[in-house]
Amino acid sequence: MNILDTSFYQREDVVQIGRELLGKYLFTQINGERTGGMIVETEVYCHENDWACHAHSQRRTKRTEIMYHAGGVAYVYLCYGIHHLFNIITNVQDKADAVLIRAIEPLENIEIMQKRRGLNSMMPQLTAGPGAMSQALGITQAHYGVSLTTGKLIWLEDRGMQVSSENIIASPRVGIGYAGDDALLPWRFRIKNNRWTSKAK
DNA sequence: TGGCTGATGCGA
DNA sequence: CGCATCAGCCAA
Repeated sequence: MNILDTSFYQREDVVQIGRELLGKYLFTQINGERTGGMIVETEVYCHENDWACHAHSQRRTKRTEIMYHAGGVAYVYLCYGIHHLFNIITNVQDKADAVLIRAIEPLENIEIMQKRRGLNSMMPQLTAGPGAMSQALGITQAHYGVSLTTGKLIWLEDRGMQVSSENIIASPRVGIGYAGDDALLPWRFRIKNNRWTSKAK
C-alpha cells in the first residue's frame, strides 16, 4: 500500500498537485467503517494571486488558520450552513494552498456510503459534488485539521493509476463569482468521460 | 428554479 | 453586536 505522505503534499505547485490527485484513492475509516474511491474531480485554491482562496492576501482567521499548516492535513468547513467541504492543505508552512476534492468514483463499502447519503441508487449523485462526497465518506467539521499521512482516519493512496493530460479536462471553478477575474482561472480538473464527476456548469 | 441552513467574518 | 454572504444540494 502506498499512502501519500508529506513529500507529495508539501510541494510548491498546487495546480500540479490538483492534477495529480486525479486517479488517486481517497479513504476514510470512521466509526470502524472504511469507505472510499478514486478521485475524479478537484479544484485548486492558491494563496497567491487567487481571490477565491479563503487565505488570499494572507487572510488569517480562526477558520483559515489550518491552511497555514504544512501540507498534508484536512481543511473541512461548513458551506451554505449544510455541506461539509473537504480540502487538502498543500505546500509548506505559511503558504496556504488547498485542493478541494469534488467527486470520487465509489469503490469500497458502497452500501455504507449509500446509507450515509440516504440513497440506494448506484448513481453519480452518491459521491458527485463536494458536499455529497463528504457526506458519503462521513467527513464532517469534526475532521478539521486531522493529519492525512497516518493512514488512520482519512488518507490517500497511490495505486499506480496515471491520468494522462489529454484525459484531464480543465475548466473554471464553480460558485466563486465574487473572485472577479480569478473566477476565470481554469483550476477545476476532472477525468474526461468519467460519469462520476459532478455536472459541468 | 428556489428554499433551506448556520457558521463566518465583515462593518457598526 | 447585527447582517450579508457563501468553494451546494434537493425537491419541484
